[in-house]
Order: sequence, then structure tokens, then C-alpha cells
Amino acid sequence: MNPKQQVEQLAKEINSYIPGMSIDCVLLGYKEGRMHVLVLKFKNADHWALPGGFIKKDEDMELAAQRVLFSRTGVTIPFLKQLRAFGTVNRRQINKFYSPIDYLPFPQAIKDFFNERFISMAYLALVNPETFVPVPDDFSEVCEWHPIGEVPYPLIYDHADMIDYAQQYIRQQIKYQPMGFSLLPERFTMNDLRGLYEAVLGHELDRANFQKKILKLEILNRHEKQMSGGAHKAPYLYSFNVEQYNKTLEKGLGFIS
Amino acid sequence: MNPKQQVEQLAKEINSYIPGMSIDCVLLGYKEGRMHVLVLKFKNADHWALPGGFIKKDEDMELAAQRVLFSRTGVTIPFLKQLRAFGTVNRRQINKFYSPIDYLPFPQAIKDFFNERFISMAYLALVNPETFVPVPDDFSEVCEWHPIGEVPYPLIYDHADMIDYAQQYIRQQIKYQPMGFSLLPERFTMNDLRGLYEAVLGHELDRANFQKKILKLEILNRHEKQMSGGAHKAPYLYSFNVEQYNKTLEKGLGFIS
DNA sequence: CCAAAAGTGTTCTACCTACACCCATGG
DNA sequence: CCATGGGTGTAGGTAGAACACTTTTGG
Repeated sequence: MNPKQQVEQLAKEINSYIPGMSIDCVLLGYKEGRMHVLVLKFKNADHWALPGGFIKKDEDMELAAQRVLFSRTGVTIPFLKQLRAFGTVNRRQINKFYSPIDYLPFPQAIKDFFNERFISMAYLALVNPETFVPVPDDFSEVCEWHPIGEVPYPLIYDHADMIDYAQQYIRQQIKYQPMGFSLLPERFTMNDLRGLYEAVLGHELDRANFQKKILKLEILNRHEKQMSGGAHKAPYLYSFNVEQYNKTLEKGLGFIS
Repeated sequence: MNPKQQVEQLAKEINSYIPGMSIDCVLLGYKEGRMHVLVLKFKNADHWALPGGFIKKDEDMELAAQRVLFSRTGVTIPFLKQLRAFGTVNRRQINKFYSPIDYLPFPQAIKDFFNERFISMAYLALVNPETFVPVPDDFSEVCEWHPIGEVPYPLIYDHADMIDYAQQYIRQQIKYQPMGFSLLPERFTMNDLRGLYEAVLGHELDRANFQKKILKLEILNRHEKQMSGGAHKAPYLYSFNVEQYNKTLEKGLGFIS
């Protein structure tokens, strides 16, 4: 599609969306020992943004978030949670993005839609970055992972706040929810898992005690040893056992401090 | 205001609200040893609802929730938190409320506004019920407290889900946040506080251990004994110490199971 | 002086932390 | 055979659960 066709397409679609309400997704992945967040860079502008979109009038809000993420990743994300709505009046005045809307001959209907005051629902999604190659949307030229502590500047509007909120959220919740398993490959070593917890919590964990605590939860399958290339004892591989997890969930999970 | 004036007033106001988005408040109070929720009964209909409203186009979402609550209670609620958005397409088909909109000669603008698909942001508010007398809104004839486990039937739409969600939320959060102090009078006995925790958690707590745990948090001021009428040792009165709480918050609160 | 409720102390247990020890592997 | 990293064991400390004991008050 050329830009003109895109605009026509958008003009057609714009009326099928709920006005004044958007969705932004904090998609987090674990890569190279650190937490990363997926961000987009706009065409012809040094502004970055979270993947976002709008809600169709006949579409569940949850599905809208899935659709937004699918169009950037090509995969359906199992771990998807509402974070919170960002609803101050001036939130789009902060780090304002001068979008193509402002200076290109878009139809008035589109300009009106975008210039309304917007409340945005922030979603958190967790994923293993190796499972797909991110693709930019029509307005972006780059779509890539950045370490969560080193996001590019400026992020439009209050998107940096959303990322901060997401980081706070997973830091609290990883103690009670098995988030780790959404971020790792199906099979992983105890070292991988501990590295992830350390990355999320921001501090080191005792190797021996971590292992014991995790194993006591009884939500892992232990598989045969991998034959590693290292000159040392090869570690076990583990995978997440969903049925066991659902059983033990009732008793309540312990937690990792 | 007579009904006709109300309608005219509403017609004027309707355009100042964000369409397609509403706010519903789960206002909880602690009364007679049990948690209660504030609900409204519509005029000429056996339907109940949470206090709700809409967001003005130039109003922060948070303030809209405060405004809704203020108009029912006459007080500003210090404890107010977003719960989550309820955003399925069919949420207003469940326990549908046949409102006056449906059968009275309202202006078309109002009917259109109400008949749109709505996403609702649910808020949680905690309050001591003794601090005000609830007042119904223009469409309601009753506004009163009901025990949270015995809400009247039917609640419109998904309002029962909102209450359930709120109950789950406070059950988890009371372990980490000092919610109790929003629900009690300024001065209270340890018995009062424990009764509240038992009401929220749904099970009894050991008297001696509860006292020690709470006191160890060092967020209470102990005052002189009240002279009770009982034939027994008079209990201390306590009050919540906000400054101490903010200090100890950094270390992280312990929790009450 | 007694009953009732409030406040405090004691014991037992479970778990968490820190660290030591042993094991497997490849060079 | 040894350096490296993985797996497990152990001692000490801390905190929670259960329950006993003491204190205060009005009748």
C-alpha cells in the first residue's frame, strides 16, 4: 500500500473505532540477561512510542490489545494483563508528538479523531523475544527491543510512565505469579530462570536457595540433562507444568524475595 | 428540579461528556462488623446499580470518580483506586437495565449517547460509613449500604462482577496496604481493627498475634485508655500515624495472613 | 472475689539465609 | 586431574501459630 492508499484506508476505518480511547501495550521480553521493551520509531520524526491502537466499536477491549500486539509480532501473546488507564486531560501535551496528522492533508474526519482528548488503557504483555521478528506499523520505520532501563528519548506522551508502571508491576507480581515462564523458551535451565528473576528484581539471588524455593513450588518438570559444551557438570532442563501450577495455585504460591 | 428540567439539564450536559466511557465506583464501608457496599435502586424499576457517571471532556478521569462519589456522599474520599476497565462488547446485555431512556421521550441526543457501546472504568473507594448520609441521584429512589455478600438482585450489567473484583482486590491488598485506616473512625481499638481484618479476609485471626504484628509495624499511635462500660479491662485507643507509615513503607510492610 | 476482656509472654515449628560440600564434565 | 559450574546438605537465625499467663475493670 502506498501512503495515499493508507490514508484512504484509515479514513474508512476510523469510524469503526471508539473515539477518545486508545490502547498502549508495554510488551516486555527477556533477552541477553536483561528485560527489554518493544518500541517503535515514527517515520520522519525522532519520537518513539509503545505499540498502540484503538478499540473497534464491536470488539472486546482485551481483543483489541491482542490485535495490536499481533500486528507487531505475528503471534498471540498468552500473558496479557490490564495495567491501568492513563486518564489525565493533559497526558498528550507531555512529550507531544507532532504526527503526520498535524501537517499532512489528512481528511478532516481523521484529524478530528486524533485531536480529541484521549484516555489510554495500558496493557502489559510478556513474551519470549525469540519467537518472532517485530514489524513496524504504517507510521513507523523502526520496531525493536530496547533494554527497559535505556529506552530511547523522547517517548511520546506518557509512554515512559507506562513502562515505569509496568516495571513496578512485574517486580511485585513475579513473587506471586509464574511470569517467568512466559518470558523463557519452553525448556530452560535453573540458571536461565534465576537470571530472569534477578533481571526483574534488580538484585542477585542466592543460587542454592532459589533452586530449592522454586522446586518446592512443584510447578516444574525436570527433563534429562542437556549436554552442554561447558567444562563442568551439565545442568538439568526444566519446563513449566501448567496443570501442577493450577493445582498449587489454590494453596497459594510462596514467593521469591 | 422537576423531571422535565432534569432532562433539559441532562441534554445540555451530555455533550460535555466523553461518549462510550463510564465510571462505576465500588464504595466499600465497614459497618456492624461486616463490609458493606453502597448501591442505588432506580426509580420505577427493581434494578440496582453502583454509583456511576461519566467523564467530562476536560476532566481528569480520577477527578470524575471523585465527583461521582462526592455527589452521593458529600465527602471527598481519600482512598480511591482504579480497579480495572470492564470492556467486553456485551457487558450491558447482561442484567440489562431498561432505563427511562428506553421508554420516555428523551431527546434523541441523549438516547444516542446512552445506547452506544460503553467501556466502564471501575474504581474502588474505602470510607467510614459514619461520616456521611448517602443521597440518591436523580434517577434513583434509594441509596444505601448492603453487606457485600448480600447485595440486592439484580445489579445491572456487570456491576456484580465489579463488586466481586473489588472484594478480591482488598483481600489481597489489605496485607500490604493499610486500608484499614480508611474504613475506621480516627480512633479505634485493636478489636475494631482486627474485626475489620477478619471481615475482609473472611476468617478469624489470633487476637494476640494480630496485636503483636500490627504493633511491630510501628504505624500506630497509642492513646490513653477509653473508659469503657464493660466489666473488664478497658482497651487502648489507637490512631493511624501517617508519617510513621510513610517511613516504614520504604522498608516494606509485613503482612497479615 | 469473680467473670470477662485486654495485654503480654512462651514454646514449638517452619522457613529463610548463608555457606559448605560433593558431583559431573571437558580440556 | 583439575577448574568450573551444577546440585544438595547443614547450622543458625527469624518469624509466625498456638496457647498460657497476667492485668484491669465493673458488678
